[in-house]
Amino acid sequence: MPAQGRPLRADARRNRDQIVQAARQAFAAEGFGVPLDEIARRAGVGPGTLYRHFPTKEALFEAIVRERLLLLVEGAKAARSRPDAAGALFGVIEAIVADAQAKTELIDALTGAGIDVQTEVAATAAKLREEVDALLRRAQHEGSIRDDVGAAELMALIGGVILALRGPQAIDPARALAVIRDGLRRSA
Amino acid sequence: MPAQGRPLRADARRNRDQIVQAARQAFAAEGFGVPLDEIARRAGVGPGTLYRHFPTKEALFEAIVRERLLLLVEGAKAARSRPDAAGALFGVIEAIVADAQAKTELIDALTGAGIDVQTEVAATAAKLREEVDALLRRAQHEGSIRDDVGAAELMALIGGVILALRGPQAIDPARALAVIRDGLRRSA
DNA sequence: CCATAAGCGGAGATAGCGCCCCGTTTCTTG
DNA sequence: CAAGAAACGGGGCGCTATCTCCGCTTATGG
Repeated sequence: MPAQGRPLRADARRNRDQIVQAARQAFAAEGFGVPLDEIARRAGVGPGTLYRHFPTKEALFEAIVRERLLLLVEGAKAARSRPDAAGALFGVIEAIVADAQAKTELIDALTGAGIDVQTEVAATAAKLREEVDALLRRAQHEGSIRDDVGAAELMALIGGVILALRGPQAIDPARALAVIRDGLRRSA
Repeated sequence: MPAQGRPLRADARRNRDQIVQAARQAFAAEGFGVPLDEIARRAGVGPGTLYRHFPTKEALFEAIVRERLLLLVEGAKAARSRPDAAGALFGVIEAIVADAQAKTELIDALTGAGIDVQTEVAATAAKLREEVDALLRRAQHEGSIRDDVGAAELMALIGGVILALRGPQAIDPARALAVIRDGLRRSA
């Protein structure tokens, strides 16, 4: 991304879009592990072209994942205005899981599998965690959620559900989330 | 392992033990990702020696992980005789988490990160899941645990906690397990 | 102590993947 | 339409990690 020095040439723009789209599909299906050449092949371009647009693999990964994470952050921010804090929290949680169910990339992004943790992705993931944290605290203040849990623990549990979706052992995410929901309720 | 054709020579036995011990530490510290050469270096032997004893990396990984998994299976079997089914179940869960906290290998083994799924490890992991399943069913029959959850969902949640222990975001496993525990209770 | 063979160990073959280069093609502009 | 620049594409380098081969060492049994 050369700081928008000049509008890209027509075919360049087209190729870039094809790369992004192919990468979206490839990352969604296989996660961070897909070879760059495979993405280039699917996009119908050469590896060199891919490299020109995205100097490193992580740059490409970031471009794809950040936008998806930001959508989730957006949704979480919107949920803040919902009257019932607990409902808002669970709505966001379900949205995250639903998104990850179709898009494997998020699993790698949230668990940090094979990615250098210094990247921008980590920061965006942290932002999501912060939003969840805000929702959680509000629900705790409201009194409907137990106080002795933090966003880190909650994200860990969600991460387990997300990860298991890819595993060989089929699970029912709704049931796993039901356990989390009931476990979060104030014990009385 | 040539089917115990003849007892190994003294130094061979010694080297093998050193390799196993080094591998135990290395896998526990780093997980499946450690280079074989690193293990060989720690053991004070050459890569060739390592390969003679364990023809492939997964063979070595199996040798280490299986024994640890079998210990957990053993513990789970023993828990069957405990009078309170729910207590037995949570005892086993805590044992698994505690074990994984110190031994990263188990994370990879249970989540199947980077390992060919056909291996013997997967079978042993499944065995552990079956034991958990038995304990879970007994507790459900006893009436103290909700019926609409399977071992797969439970293992997913546990997996999330285990995995988060390694992540950059520090979590309190006890609190996460508390959520699981309360979430599993029969809703009334 | 000597002969034998089991075992050692490390250099390197092999493979996969990220990253780079440069001759060629294709778009733009006067 | 022609000249220049921008972008293409794929062959290739280098790194890393697993696995193999072979000349040397060392334990063992008479």
